[in-house]
Amino acid sequence: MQKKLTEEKMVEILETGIGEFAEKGLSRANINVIAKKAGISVGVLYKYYADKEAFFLACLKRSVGVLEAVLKEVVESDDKLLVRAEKIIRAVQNYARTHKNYINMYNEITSGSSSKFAPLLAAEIENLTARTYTGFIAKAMEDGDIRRDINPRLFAFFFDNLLTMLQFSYCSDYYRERFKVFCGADILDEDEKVVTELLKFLESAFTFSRSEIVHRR
Amino acid sequence: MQKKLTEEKMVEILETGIGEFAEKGLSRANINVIAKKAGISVGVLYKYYADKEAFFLACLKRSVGVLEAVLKEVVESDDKLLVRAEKIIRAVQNYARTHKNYINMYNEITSGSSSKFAPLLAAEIENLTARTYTGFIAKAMEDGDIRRDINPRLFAFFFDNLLTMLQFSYCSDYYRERFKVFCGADILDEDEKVVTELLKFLESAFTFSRSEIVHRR
Amino acid sequence: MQKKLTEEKMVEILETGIGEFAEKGLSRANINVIAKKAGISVGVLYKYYADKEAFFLACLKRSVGVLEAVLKEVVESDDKLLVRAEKIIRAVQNYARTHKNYINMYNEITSGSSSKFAPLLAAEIENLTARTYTGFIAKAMEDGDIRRDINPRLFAFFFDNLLTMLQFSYCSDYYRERFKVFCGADILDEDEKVVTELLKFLESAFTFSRSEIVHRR
Amino acid sequence: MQKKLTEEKMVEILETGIGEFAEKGLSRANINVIAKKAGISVGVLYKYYADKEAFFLACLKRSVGVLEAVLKEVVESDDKLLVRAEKIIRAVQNYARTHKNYINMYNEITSGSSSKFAPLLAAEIENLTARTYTGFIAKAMEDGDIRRDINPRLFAFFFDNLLTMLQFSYCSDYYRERFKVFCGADILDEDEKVVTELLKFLESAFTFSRSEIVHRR
DNA sequence: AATGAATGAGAATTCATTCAT
DNA sequence: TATGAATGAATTCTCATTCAT
Repeated sequence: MQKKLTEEKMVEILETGIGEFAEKGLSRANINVIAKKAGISVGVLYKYYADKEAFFLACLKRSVGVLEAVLKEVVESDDKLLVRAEKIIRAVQNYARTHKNYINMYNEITSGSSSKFAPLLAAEIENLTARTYTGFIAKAMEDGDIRRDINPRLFAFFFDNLLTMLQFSYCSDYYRERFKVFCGADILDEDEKVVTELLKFLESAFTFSRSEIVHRR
Repeated sequence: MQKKLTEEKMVEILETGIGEFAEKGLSRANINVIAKKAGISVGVLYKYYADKEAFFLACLKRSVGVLEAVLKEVVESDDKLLVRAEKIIRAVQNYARTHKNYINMYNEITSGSSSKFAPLLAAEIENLTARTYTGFIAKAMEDGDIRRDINPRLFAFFFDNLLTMLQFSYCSDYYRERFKVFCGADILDEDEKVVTELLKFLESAFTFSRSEIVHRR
Repeated sequence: MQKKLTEEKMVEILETGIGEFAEKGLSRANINVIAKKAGISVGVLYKYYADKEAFFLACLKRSVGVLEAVLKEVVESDDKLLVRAEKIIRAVQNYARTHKNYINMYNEITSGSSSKFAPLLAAEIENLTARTYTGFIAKAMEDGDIRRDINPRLFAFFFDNLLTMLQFSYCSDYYRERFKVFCGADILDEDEKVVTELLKFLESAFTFSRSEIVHRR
Repeated sequence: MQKKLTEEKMVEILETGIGEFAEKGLSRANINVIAKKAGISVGVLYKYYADKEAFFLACLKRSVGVLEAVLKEVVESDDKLLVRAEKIIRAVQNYARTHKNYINMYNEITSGSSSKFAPLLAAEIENLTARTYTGFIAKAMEDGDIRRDINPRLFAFFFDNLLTMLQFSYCSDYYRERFKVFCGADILDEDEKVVTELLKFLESAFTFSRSEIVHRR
């Protein structure tokens, strides 16, 4: 018997859930095991969450929430695009190192297995990022820091894609290995190199001669 | 009783498996259901594959194999980098439309839940792509089509990341929704726009003034 | 749902298991059937016992435990060897009548099919009996009740063999029939006769002339 | 495709079956595995034997048949009881060493698991032995080699019990261990000692003073 | 309100038996 | 006639969920 669950206890429960879901995925994670690890009875868990799925979503919300908080902080400066980009990349590296579970949790819902609530979540989760990045890029276009013939939403999308994959590349077993296959066995210890090269990629991915570009169409 | 399984039947079984695994993931997919859908008995399935996991891997191998074949075809030309990039992007769009399951299957293993064989698979699956892209970029550097102060392996990595996310964005429920959030509700019908903008992004992601770049370090 | 399993319920479960295992053997006995017969769900069974094998061993331990308790009681007297032997024989007859399942359970592990844990169990189960009987016989040798040129351990072994087979002869379907083949259709109702003859056998199995024995070596 | 099964092939099949049944028991032995090991198709097996059970019985018959043949040979001499006993004991030791499978096969049916046909088999299998031993003992009584106040059938029974347990003690995993527990770790290599002591046991198991015996009743 | 034991439907896997070739 | 691939019922074991205490 325990008194009403404290705020901290709730957090502990969610963190335990995140750990299990990140490691095993939704279906292989075990509610009874989570409850035991969190030091509560399954009963309470079911008092607060209707079923496994609801609990999973709560865990997901928490991990995404923390992620957004981190992003927001980085974003609130008023730097030039490239400086912002660098800050974000470093934040992503740092976050990936410290919050592996959160990222794997996020990765988990993107796979087909959780398709049921995936679409609804996407809107909720991605909106802030999409808006933020698109805003940055639009601003940079206005400021003349960036060419004007582009679609800021798509550029924001590509930018976020690069960051998303970078996160996964530090966290998921598969993507970590893939990272090494592409960039060498030591890449996971060469954060600075990754920052530098990704910034170069963003600066001018493939620097084609203007003429060539004109020709192309 | 039925006659010996034909080659086509074997393929049908794998395709059924790919469909189920892509939709439900490894743990939620049901072997008995797969067998029923494929019109065979569980028995045969276990005659050909030691267990669920082995069958899953066989399905995965098949989907990856087809994917590689598509890539190889695109790659065998001797175009300039940008032309190649365009061909690949279009191939990816096309492939994503016709082989949703294969891509979702691939997405499934990248999530933490299948971590057991993920590391081994990464090496097997990504090697060809990694080498191919890295080769392209190195060649382009030699040819003077691209700036020379970059790391071709990392550039290949970023390039493949963009393509990977693009694939997912056409196939997974979650990523499709995210795609729309970022790029507008109609984006899934605007393939040409996606090609154009991604090529622009690759050409010069963020065209910073040279001076700014010089300043940065 | 039911209340927590009582001590008696636990015993009932074990007894049900013993019944099934005794009748069908380890592999043919069905866990679901046992659970149903015991009036519990499979779930509880698996809560208390890791798997079928573990449950089987628990059943075995129980039946052996009860058997040992019976033996211990008989053995605590301080009679002459023959008197003890008689008491033990009668106890065996009595026990076989009331605990058929326990004996068949024991018989089950001695067959090759359960070989996996058989060796470990043998040490655990037989030690007490072996020591007890060997002690008896050694004591009788000291007391001059028995010839001194024998090996007490082997004599204890032969003695226990006779008792073991006697038990089986009252319990197992096969051995019961064999008993009748050897000793007549009514032998199962002639306990007194069995006691008398077995005691005679022990007294002097084949009374060879001394001279003959001397000759033999 | 093969021509009609030869006599040798039939024997090979049975021997393979005996090996598997001896090792795994009736229910855990696998017909498909047996067929493969014997180098035939399951089809033929089912051509010759109605079902698994029928095949099991055929295997059993064969192993018992061989056993009887061995016994018969030993028995056909016209020695004194004790000499015969010694010959039989040695034959049993020898047979146990060379035909472990046959004995374990026999042991298998005596456990409750095969109860269905056990009773019928007992009559068939044990009759010869029972008669033979009983005959011996009756003869020895007539000849005055043995006391006259005994029941020859029961004595034959006890004698066979000792031999049966001796066989098991060389063959079954469990009984082998039990043998060591009773008689020491090296007992399996001390055949001569076993012969000697068992003969002593038969000669005069517990040599009680006549007076004591008289008193007892 | 909290507990956690009990529930039992559900899923993976095995293997005796059939029967088209 | 022999083959051995296919069948699918049966069995073990898991775990989300319930509810008596």
